[in-house]
Amino acid sequence: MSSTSNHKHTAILDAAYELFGSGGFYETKMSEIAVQAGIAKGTVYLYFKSKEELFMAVTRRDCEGFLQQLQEKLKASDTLSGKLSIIAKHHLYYYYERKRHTKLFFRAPNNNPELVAYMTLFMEEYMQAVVKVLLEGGASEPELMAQSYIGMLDRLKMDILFDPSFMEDDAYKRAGFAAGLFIKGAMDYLNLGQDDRPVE
Amino acid sequence: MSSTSNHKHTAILDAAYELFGSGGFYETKMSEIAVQAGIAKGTVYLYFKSKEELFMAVTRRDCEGFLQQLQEKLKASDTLSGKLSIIAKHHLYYYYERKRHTKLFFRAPNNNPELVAYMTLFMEEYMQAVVKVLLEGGASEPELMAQSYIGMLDRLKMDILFDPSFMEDDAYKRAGFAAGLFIKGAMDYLNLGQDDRPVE
Amino acid sequence: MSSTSNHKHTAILDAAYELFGSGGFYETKMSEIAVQAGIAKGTVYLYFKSKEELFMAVTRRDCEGFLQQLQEKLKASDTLSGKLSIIAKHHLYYYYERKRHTKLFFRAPNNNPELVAYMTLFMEEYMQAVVKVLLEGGASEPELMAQSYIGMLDRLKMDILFDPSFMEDDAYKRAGFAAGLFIKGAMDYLNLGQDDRPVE
Amino acid sequence: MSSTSNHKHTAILDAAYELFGSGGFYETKMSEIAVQAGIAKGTVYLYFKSKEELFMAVTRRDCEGFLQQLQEKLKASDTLSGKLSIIAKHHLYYYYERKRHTKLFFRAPNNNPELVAYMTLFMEEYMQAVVKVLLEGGASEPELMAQSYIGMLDRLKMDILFDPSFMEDDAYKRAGFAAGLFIKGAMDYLNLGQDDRPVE
DNA sequence: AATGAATGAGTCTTCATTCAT
DNA sequence: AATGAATGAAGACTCATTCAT
Repeated sequence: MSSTSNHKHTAILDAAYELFGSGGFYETKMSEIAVQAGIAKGTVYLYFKSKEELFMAVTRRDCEGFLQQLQEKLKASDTLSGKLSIIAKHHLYYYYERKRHTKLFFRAPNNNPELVAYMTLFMEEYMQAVVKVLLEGGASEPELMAQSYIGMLDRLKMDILFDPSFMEDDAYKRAGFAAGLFIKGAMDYLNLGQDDRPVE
Repeated sequence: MSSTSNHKHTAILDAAYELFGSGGFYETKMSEIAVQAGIAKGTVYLYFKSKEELFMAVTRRDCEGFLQQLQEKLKASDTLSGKLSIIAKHHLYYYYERKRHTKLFFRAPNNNPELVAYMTLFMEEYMQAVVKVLLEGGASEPELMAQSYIGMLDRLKMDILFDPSFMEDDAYKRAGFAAGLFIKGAMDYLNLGQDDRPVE
Repeated sequence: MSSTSNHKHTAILDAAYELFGSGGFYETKMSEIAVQAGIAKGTVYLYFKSKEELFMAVTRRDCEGFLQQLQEKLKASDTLSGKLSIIAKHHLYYYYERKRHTKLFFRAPNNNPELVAYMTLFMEEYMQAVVKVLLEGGASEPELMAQSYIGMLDRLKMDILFDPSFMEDDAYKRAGFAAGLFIKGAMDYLNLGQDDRPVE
Repeated sequence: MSSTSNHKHTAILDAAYELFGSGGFYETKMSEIAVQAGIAKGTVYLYFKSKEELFMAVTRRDCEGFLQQLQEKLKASDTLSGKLSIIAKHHLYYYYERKRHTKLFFRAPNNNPELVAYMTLFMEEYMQAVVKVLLEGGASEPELMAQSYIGMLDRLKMDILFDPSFMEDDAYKRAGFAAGLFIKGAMDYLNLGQDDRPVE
């Protein structure tokens, strides 16, 4: 019974993940989620009180999985650059894995303070995980740096999502590039004169 | 007549920009836009065929303004680092100015291929503008670098949007930080041993 | 325009009166009311915010009409018994007139405090109208007497509603009977011994 | 088994009486009745074919109890006025006891002909019980008189239902008043001149 | 060109009822 | 007999769009 219950619960979350992810919140009908999950419309409401609550649950599961896996993977390295590399690989591979399920990352209902609060929390936690790594390297401005790194990765993932020919290996190459660029800076990729320095 | 027509056209775009931007596509009603524009509901349809088309027009006007202003500003510097700094300042200041219109960029209708195509085009153009700057510096992998830089900036803008206490000056400081980090890399902010280098 | 507007407003109230009255609140669909009023479903919501509000409006209109007409008619007599007779005739004739429209008098949504409050107010006003008449006759216990009279009339109306063969004249005869019974008591209709008196 | 069966049957009726009575037919969910009865939802359907049938059964049990108790109590008096007094006391006390179940009698499903038929039958039986008493007193128009008396009582019960401060004694006082008014008429409570008589 | 009253397709959600266990 | 998970029909309400004026 518990396993049946869990099974349907999971099936609904999976269906909702797929449909919300590729279609967005408003474009996805509860009836479609039910069909996708292979159950009746009313059954969805036995497991989730409303469409918004279901969306929250999907988001939460995804974000938590992302953070948990990251923490796990970070244990594999002791160096700063190793850890930054792991973060990059994780970020890009995570979306690579989900490219078929989630083309457009979530278009959420606005005006839902609970969801906004959760997303803020998630970003904060993700950022703190990166901050922690950076602090071990003795970084000043670790929060700005963490934001920057995450931003880089988040943009670099886009092609992965939209380009069907993107392969796993390409994802890892991008990760390497991102880590390298972040640490060594653009100068290594450029021909800059000694004094060509950014001015504030 | 033409000026009257233009006037209403602009009033609708302004109203839609304000409301779509702060409320999102689905949350904004055509009737609200009409009220905000000071005209009747039916009149909106004399200027824009549908809600989606109006959203497209709003997006287009905004993105074009973004790119045009960027091109204009880039003329002010001849050095790579100067131009990168301009890009950063532009990106962050642009959002700073538009704090209240946050949501326009995330909360679009999804299943509209035309909009997706346009956003892709915009991103491509923005990226090419950055690529051009980087190529002048002799960059290898200019597209990846451009994406990374834009990603950094896009993430660093977030606090600007959500933190009401963020001031213009803070935006410029962030821009300086971003340009510096991008060019010189994280090492300048860290205490790394000689051999602590990222592994691909 | 105003007359058009009023026309639809009235048409909806009429339709709702008919359908709520004969079918009850829950049994009546908003779509049916729209069809009966000869308009589209959505139009009902231009005039009434919700089904409950429409029900309230129907109830209010009916009750107010009932009380206004009563006040008007009461002016026609100066004696107590004349006024009681008018009350009886009004009560019974009112339902006689509406028998085709309103077989089952309103089955209201429960748990609607606003409606309960209004119905209480209506009953209070109706009762006070009767109380006033009784006080002019120097009655002691006028409220209990008013309640009793109204109760009598309300029960005597039932056959009028359900018996299709009931005619206008029958309604007036009943009214006369009710007034007589109320004033002179049952004794006139009975063969009671001198000492057969109710014991408290 | 039969006793178990009977036990559940009764438990469901009790639960339904409580909930239908205080909440109304539509507002009460079968699942709530099951919870209140301490059984599973599906079990209700082993004893009652449908929600409407259950409502019928509740109504029937209540009405039958009302009539049986009345018949029983009427044996206690041999005089007309004694019996009318008993009827009044019974009617008012019955509702006094059931204060919490107010709504059962007004909030029935409408379009159920079976229920309408039963309620008509009940009213007929109640009326005939009163008619029989009146006929023993030699009444003319006994049915109209019975209706009137019942109507009086039914209205006088209202305050009992809605006024929480109403006590058992108050109910009995009202009963005495009602019986007195019905028999002796309003004249005893008024200052009417000899010729102030109702005009038909 | 401008209006805004009218439309009706579209979707979430509820809950009586069923049936496999 | 008892359960309660699952069903799906049904209906209130919204809002983009139209069109008579």
